Amino acid sequence: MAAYHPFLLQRPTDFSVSSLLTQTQYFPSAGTHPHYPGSLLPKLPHLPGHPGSAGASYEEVLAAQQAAAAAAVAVATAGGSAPGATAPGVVRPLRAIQPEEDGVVDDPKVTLEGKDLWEKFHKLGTEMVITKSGRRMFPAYKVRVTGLDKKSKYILLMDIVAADDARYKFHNSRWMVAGKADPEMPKRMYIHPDSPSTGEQWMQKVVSFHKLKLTNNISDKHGFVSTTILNSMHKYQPRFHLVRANDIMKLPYSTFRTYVFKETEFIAVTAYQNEKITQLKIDNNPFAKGFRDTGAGKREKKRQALLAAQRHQEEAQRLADHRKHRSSVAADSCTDPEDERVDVVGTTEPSSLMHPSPHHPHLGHPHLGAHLAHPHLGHPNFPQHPGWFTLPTNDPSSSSSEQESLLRRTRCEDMDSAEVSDSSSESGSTALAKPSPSKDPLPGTSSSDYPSPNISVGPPIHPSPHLLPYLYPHGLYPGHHMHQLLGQHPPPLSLFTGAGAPPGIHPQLLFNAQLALAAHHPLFGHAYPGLGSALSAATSPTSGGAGPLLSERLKAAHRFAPYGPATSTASATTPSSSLLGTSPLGSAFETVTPGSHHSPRHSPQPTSTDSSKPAIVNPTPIAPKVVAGSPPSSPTPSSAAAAAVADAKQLNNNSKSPPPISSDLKSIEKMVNGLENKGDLADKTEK
Amino acid sequence: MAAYHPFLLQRPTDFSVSSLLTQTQYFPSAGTHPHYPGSLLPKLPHLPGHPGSAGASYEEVLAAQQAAAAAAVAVATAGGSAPGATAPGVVRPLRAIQPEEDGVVDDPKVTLEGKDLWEKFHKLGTEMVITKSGRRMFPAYKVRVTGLDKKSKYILLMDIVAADDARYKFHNSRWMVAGKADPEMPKRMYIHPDSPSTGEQWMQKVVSFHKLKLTNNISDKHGFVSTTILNSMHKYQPRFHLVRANDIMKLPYSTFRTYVFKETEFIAVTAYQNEKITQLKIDNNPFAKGFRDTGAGKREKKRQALLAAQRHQEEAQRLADHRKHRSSVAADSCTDPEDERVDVVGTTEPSSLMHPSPHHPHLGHPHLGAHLAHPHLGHPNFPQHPGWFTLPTNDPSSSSSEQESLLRRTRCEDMDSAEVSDSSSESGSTALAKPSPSKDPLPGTSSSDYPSPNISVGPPIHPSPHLLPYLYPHGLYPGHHMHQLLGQHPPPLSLFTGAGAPPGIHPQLLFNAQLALAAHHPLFGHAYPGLGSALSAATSPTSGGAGPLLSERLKAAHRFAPYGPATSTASATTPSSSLLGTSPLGSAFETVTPGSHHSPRHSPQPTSTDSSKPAIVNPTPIAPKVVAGSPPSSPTPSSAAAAAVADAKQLNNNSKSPPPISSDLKSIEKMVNGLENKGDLADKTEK
DNA sequence: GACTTTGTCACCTACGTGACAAAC
DNA sequence: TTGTTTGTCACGTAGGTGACAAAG
Repeated sequence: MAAYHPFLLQRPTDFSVSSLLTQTQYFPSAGTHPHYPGSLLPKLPHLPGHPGSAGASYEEVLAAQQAAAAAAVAVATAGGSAPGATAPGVVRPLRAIQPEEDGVVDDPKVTLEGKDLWEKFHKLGTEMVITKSGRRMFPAYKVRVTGLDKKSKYILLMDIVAADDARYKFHNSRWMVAGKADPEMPKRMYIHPDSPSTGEQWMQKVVSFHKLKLTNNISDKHGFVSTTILNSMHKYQPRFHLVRANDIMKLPYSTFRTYVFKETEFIAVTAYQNEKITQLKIDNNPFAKGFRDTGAGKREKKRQALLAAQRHQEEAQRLADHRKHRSSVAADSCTDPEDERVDVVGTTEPSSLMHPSPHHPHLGHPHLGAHLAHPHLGHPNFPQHPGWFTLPTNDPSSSSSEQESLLRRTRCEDMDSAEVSDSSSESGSTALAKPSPSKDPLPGTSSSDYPSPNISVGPPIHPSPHLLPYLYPHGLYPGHHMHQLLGQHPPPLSLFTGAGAPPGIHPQLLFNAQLALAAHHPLFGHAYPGLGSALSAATSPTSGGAGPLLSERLKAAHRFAPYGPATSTASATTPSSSLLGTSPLGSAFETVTPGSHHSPRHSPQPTSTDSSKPAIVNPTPIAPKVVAGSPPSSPTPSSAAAAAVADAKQLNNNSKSPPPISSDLKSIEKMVNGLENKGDLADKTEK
Repeated sequence: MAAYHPFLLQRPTDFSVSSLLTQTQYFPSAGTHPHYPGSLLPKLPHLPGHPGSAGASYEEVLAAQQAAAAAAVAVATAGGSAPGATAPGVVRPLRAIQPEEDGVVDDPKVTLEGKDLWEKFHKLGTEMVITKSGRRMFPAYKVRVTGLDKKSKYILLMDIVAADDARYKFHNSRWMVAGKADPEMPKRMYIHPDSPSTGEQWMQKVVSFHKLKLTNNISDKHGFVSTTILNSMHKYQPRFHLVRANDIMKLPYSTFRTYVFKETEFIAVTAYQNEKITQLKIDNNPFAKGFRDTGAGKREKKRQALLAAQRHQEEAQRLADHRKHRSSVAADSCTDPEDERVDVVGTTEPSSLMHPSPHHPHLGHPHLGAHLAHPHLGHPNFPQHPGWFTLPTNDPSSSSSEQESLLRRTRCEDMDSAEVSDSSSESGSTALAKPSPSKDPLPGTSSSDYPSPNISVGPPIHPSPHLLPYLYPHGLYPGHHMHQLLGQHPPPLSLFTGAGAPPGIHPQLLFNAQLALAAHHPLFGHAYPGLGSALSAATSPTSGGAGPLLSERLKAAHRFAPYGPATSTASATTPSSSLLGTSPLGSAFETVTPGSHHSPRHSPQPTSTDSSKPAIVNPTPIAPKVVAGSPPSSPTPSSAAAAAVADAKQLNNNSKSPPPISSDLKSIEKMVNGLENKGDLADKTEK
């Protein structure tokens, strides 16, 4: 019987990690019984169905993005029951279109939900608490997707990779680099539990990854539950991946579109360092309502009372206090209603949370975002924002001892600074349509004012090449050259991200190996030493770039934990090598350290509203199902679309090559999570 | 854009039904946003994975079933982290083996988890509260499955069908028939959210259907959330279905194995009638702890206090009481620990709950069950237990006005009366492995002492023919004859159960029609008038039996809500028509009415411990992928297995015939739920 | 009028959160 | 030490339960 595998990353469940260690009697989670950690049964609970309805149509979303009063519309789209859902006749975006194996074309647009809130946090230097049992991210990572093919199936994923190779410390009210990063644990892709779903379904609502938990628990006894292991005091960058595939089994052979929202960058901590962050969390997170300083310093009183009680540890006294508190709470409840609507960020002076910075004059201007966005695209190596805005999407902190001399680029694109009034939008829940009258922050209302859909990096057909680079650091991207020649798709992302694996591994290798190894393939999500490195090497024809240099590491324990390389793939430069390896890692972060008082904090990150549609990355599948006819020309809507269509015709064989494996999410998930690894593979994770 | 479809039955979500109507800010459910009711995105949250481990191996389960000290073992298997999980080398059961399209053979065994608790309830006449917003079943419906092919994918489902066509009333402390049943709403299959999963995964843990909710809300505004509509004061029978299929899309063409546990029968109520049931629920359901009469009549005091407070409706007074209660509660908490371990049923004298009955002398004897089981099998028409033990699995109460003269059989097999001491076993949760020290009833400990695995009806290759009959009422089972001739598989169950549809419809027809109608097929789960009845008729070559007689009903609104017939299929008699239509409905229930004081209450239901492995039903798929070589001979383990294998070789084309539809759960689920029905289909549900 | 259904309430379970003090 | 990590606690949210009274 195999031992637990600490690195398992599963889809979210209703269980708290802690519950997995105890026998809970009733109502576990979605009818699944977590007794056996090895179980990776995917849950497929239904969502409220709106039969025949197109839900939030593309037009709606688009309108929301473009309209000045977008807020209201967006809300309706995201949270309402699609009042005026304009059925099927969805207008397909005209920009770049991404052909797939099946000849279907789409032009995905991804925006970050709750961008405003994210930005507020980012300005202060977002901190995310990681705990032993796993902690959710507070601004939940949510995206709004449009431009998908309604009928095609998509798999949505996210992962969190090291943002740099530095270790930080909060000193003098600011975050500062404090040395080299510790070795990263292998990261895994977190597959959205709704995957796969049709484009129509994904577009109907905001896609939330709130179930993902962050932990620092290496010997991750609970790791099998949608948790990802991070290093405390390190900076991380969440990423979103969009894959058109109707089966998770096909993930390895599918094209990944990766989107990076710089404003979601954060530093993992075990305890908050910046009290401004703490306050911002308290003010915005409903679950922290108990800590809100509502009105006249009630919290202070409580806090003190608690202090007294806790210090003496007298049961009797504590009980007394408890009663006291309850009474006071009851009294407060009368005024609570108001509270609930006022609190959040709205209550908190944005200015008080931010520190004015000469670098970001446009911060808070909703409309500027769009304007700024384009300029950025044209200037990938935007020098102004080295710190928070440097985004070496790849995992520089790869394997423990070795600090690769990986090429990195300074990220130029950022989020727009649109400072929306309604901060309650990113309340945390996925905007449930629930009748509870007391509160409903109208998620996405004002916070996510999606400017113009054209701004950000367009995924498919060579949207401005500048954009792609920041996702694909040159040196780390295997097969890069080939794709460059083809002028279209970069290789697919590995399902594994992180530094646990040698950076030299090629995503393609990984995929190929996966193909060969079938179900119990270690490549998916884990670094399993001793697994056919030879095989992977042999099967990767397109492997190129920095890959070969690092191949040796395959012999190490991390061998099959392609995290490093995989991540690299994501951050590899675009086909147009114009931007390759321009900014070295070190420099990028020197200036960064975003303490709460640090100047770059305000980080007006010129990125227009389009931080919502940031990175794009359109990695090509392993096999060059690439497109001959689509030149990296200007992303003219019509032309791009045409090219995409042309490309589509030339595909249809690559992605379909994989053997007719079972179309089951779980099998693939096993792979992704590295389950069923025979051998000592699991041991590594215990390190 | 289609309107809501009230009958939609979705997979469970974390949301309460009510939450679907309101915008909730944070942490909705598994990252899905229920804003758009039309969304049927399946959730695939991970379960705790136990990589490479076989989890609860078959041996373990078997051992648990056979060992006298099974309790402890069962617990470990169900709730623990599989301490001594004896990996892969699972011993395959030797009895009947069920060949599938892929030639894989298996011999599923299903036992009811928490059988003891169920039996306690059953003896009193189980009542389940149904509410507008949907109420979960208290003893959660959970099963333990073994004997599956580890690598094959299975889909597990359950449904709840009318147990008879009577309406009940609780009079003089007992349930009595009070007229003819009201028309049943169409029922839908509840697909376990983990579906599809491998046999290995299913066997790793107890499969719980606790997310299913019962409602009486016809205009089911919330119906899209795993709720099923029942009639108050009517008797229902939950059923479990096991299908080997790697894709929900293939469900219609797959063989259903149906298991019925008589002890899960219940009467739907809007308010509890039998206070003994109330007390039993309170004593066993953790969520009702607040009502427990812990110690010295504290509850009475509270109740009275509440009464006073509520009657006067004085806010001040209520608050005062509130504080008072809290204090008392706090005081109790000191003694709670003990409480938690003692309460449940243990605290309640079993004898006090039961009423001695001359008919059931063996009740409470753990070992007798096994002995009694076989005798029963040989005597399908066991006359002694007409009431609670009558199990016309089909839905007699089919369409409204007509009370079919459907043939029904009195169910003979029952559960063993093993009266286990530990009542806390069926605590409700799926036995989560959680570190909470205070309580963990050790689900399955003593309550589910699985006697001998051979007793109950064996699913595959003609296990004692007597068993099958009670699942497949003769007259209602289309294609029955053909299968009889083939001597193997009865037709598949319809995905729809219930009386909304005309009983004459053949499951096969349904499936065929589904095939033709593709995705937006009304057949799945709804009664859609106006949909190709002709088609269904034309495509059902094997249609036989009572079907033709009822064909007229197809013209009615219920036409395509095959519920009636489908259900019939489940309860159709076995190929050996020896038992067909023996006991008319009426008689069966006359004696039944199991009031708390009714004699049959004790219902020693001779069924040995195998109520856990009760019904079996091994319906064949639409196409006669039947087996030529497997004669309905005695269920000799080896011979049966051999036959099964032989059969397997002859298959491989029937089930595989369906077009390569997307392997997505959602699509199929849409079908199952009747989504995407163009036309006035949805209106019916609003009735 | 008898019975059933519904809405509200108190009381729980479950768990998300940050504060804190103790532990490391 | 010093800085970080952990465990516990109070206080929220979310929702499951039966009791009850009021409404059908």
